[in-house]
Amino acid sequence: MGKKRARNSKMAEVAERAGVSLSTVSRALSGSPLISEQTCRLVRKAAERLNYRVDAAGSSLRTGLTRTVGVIIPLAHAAKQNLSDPFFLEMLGGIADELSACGYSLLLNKVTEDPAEWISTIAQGRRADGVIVIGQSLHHEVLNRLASTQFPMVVWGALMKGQRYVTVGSDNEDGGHAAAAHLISQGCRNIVFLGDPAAPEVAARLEGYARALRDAGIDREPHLEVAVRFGSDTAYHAVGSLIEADVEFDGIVACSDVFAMSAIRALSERGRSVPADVAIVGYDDIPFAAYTTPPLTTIRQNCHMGARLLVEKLVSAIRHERIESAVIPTELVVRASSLREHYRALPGIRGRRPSRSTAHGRKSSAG
Amino acid sequence: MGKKRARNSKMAEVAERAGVSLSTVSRALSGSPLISEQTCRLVRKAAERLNYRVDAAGSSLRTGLTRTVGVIIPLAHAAKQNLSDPFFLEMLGGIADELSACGYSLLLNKVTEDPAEWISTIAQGRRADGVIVIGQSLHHEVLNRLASTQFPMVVWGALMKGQRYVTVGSDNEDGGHAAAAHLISQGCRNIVFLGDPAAPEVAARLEGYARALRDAGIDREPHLEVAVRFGSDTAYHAVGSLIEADVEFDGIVACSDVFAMSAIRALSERGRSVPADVAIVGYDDIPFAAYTTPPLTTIRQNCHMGARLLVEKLVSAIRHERIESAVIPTELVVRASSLREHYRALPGIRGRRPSRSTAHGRKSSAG
DNA sequence: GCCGTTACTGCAAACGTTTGCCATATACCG
DNA sequence: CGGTATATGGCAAACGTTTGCAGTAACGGC
Repeated sequence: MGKKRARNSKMAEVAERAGVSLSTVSRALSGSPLISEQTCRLVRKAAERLNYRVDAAGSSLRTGLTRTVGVIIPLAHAAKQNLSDPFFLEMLGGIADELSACGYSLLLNKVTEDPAEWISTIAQGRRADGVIVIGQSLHHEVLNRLASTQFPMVVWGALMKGQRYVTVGSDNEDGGHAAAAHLISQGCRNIVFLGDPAAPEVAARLEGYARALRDAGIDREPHLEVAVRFGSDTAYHAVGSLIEADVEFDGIVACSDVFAMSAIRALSERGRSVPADVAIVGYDDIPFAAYTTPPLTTIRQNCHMGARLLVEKLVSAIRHERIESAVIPTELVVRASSLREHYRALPGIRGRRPSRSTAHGRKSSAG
Repeated sequence: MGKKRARNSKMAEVAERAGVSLSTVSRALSGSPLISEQTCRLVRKAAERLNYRVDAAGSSLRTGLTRTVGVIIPLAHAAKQNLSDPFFLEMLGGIADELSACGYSLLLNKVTEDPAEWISTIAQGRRADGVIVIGQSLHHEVLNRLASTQFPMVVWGALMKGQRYVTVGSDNEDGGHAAAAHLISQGCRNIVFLGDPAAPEVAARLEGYARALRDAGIDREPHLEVAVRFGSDTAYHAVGSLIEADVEFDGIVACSDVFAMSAIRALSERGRSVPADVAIVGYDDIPFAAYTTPPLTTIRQNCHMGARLLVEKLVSAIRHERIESAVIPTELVVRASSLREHYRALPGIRGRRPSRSTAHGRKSSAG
């Protein structure tokens, strides 16, 4: 029979094949309750046989939804910093999993410039139904301004006073405190803080660090607080400089495990032993942290939970539900890099003679 | 004047604002030569003032193009293996950069199941103009079948006989050869190969390894070729098992730096020294490779060039140009983990006493 | 001053879906 | 057996863009 071939979309083909109308196909495939179970099966079968998938553009145009979420990774404006920190990548992987579990696709944007520009492009161009920003980094102001656009957005980062966007993040203040307190309990008195407090996450950790010192009656020493930027190998050089400048220190709170690893390298190349001479606590608990020499004591961020919450909240926001920021607790994971007392006795940590300092020389500096 | 408000899209608003017709706006924004410079500027200014971006769905529906590329990371079907290997991630970062340089967005798909399903979804659903598959892994057959769909696709991986899809990859055979030959030149005779040759990339490296042995007149020993899968910590356990089974070996060719690091850990926990007892060569040259203890000798894959070629070729394919596979040379990067003779003399590598074996005991096994 | 040419601009159709509303078929009740 | 309620399917409009074609203004040449 002379079917109207005007509608010559592939969906029409499916309809013909199934012997039903085009609208029935649409409803059947989207699981509308208007369509009987039987018809639905029929349509699905026809669609499968033709290897048919609903055209994203058409659907998106009509419904105004993309079933896609933009993930924005703002890189420190520094040059060609590659997706460098494994922590971000674990987070990215987690987000990818959670999104696909919710039926969303992931539009990845690695952004070196102003993220506002990108979010605008995504939002105005309707490329995604919402965005997740991994790391507020130095963009707090921009994000705050963006919040007023009402475009669904969730940010991985620190909770800040007067912020108008929603964040999910770990308890940075507490993490910083735990790291410093742990080192103090190991007998450290001169503790370096490695991280750039221009980033809110880091600022909070620095506060926690300061609180721990205060609690222990230790004075903050500005020259021990080193503003290390992400990227390249600044942490390595920063620690090297400290040593060369004969600054006395016996502990390091590093704001990422990567920083901690750089610090270890800088120290051991100059004959300082970790943890005998300098105890170190990292941050994140990236997969490698357990496998460095010595294994890294670190503040674990619950990446999996973070990813789940980010996605959950964003999806809620897309559904026009009201959402609120969340703070995830951190956890101190003690490995060898901070254990000054027992490091020789522990199983699984062998070799590496304590260098110059004596075996009990852990209080060689300070105090 | 009673403008027809039938067309009430945002683009119409821009048109009104600029005092021109809707089609002129479209042309101006897409840089059509039909529009005068002056009008073009006018339109752009109006668009900017209204913070207007072309709607992706509408544009895509009309043109059939998405300006988006799907990137598929097939994970070994193993369970929840997270985006684990830094090498893949560096590659991903590189691809992201190259794509955005070409004006393409990146749709990320982390896939645990059959990638064919996903590619179908992307292709049939018109979600992207083409796909890049990172790592053919165990999916050679599937990819081959997909090639016939003519959907633009480029795969990072090994060149295989009779393959119908296009790959970009490094010279795995040569890399495997270089690794093994280097170890042989260091006096190794019993060289373990760590990697699952079910993956074509690995199979080629194994061939190169075998050729190096042959050239040196060494027989292949099947029990030294250990099929280690990616994910979890199989490499660590595999090496542990070898030691416990009293298998004699003095070198390891690992198919990734992560494997190599696991191997080092397994060895040193059991009192074997690297490189004195066992020399190790990794693969990839991930950023961490230089910073392990000892620093890793490895086969560098030129990730940056790989990303560039993948994107270049895919974009060509999208333009219906004919494309061909490419092979990128690898490079042996010698660090300490393989230097049995000189390891004590080298700067920057200190401490770690050679364990039981004598300092010159590198020929302790085999004959 | 009129016509031919050039250089823009505007109209309207089409891309593939979804969905409100109406039409039809079926079943059930009286 | 007729009428009504119910369940299901179909029609057509609308989403925002691009682009072939046609129309118009400007301009110069004769």
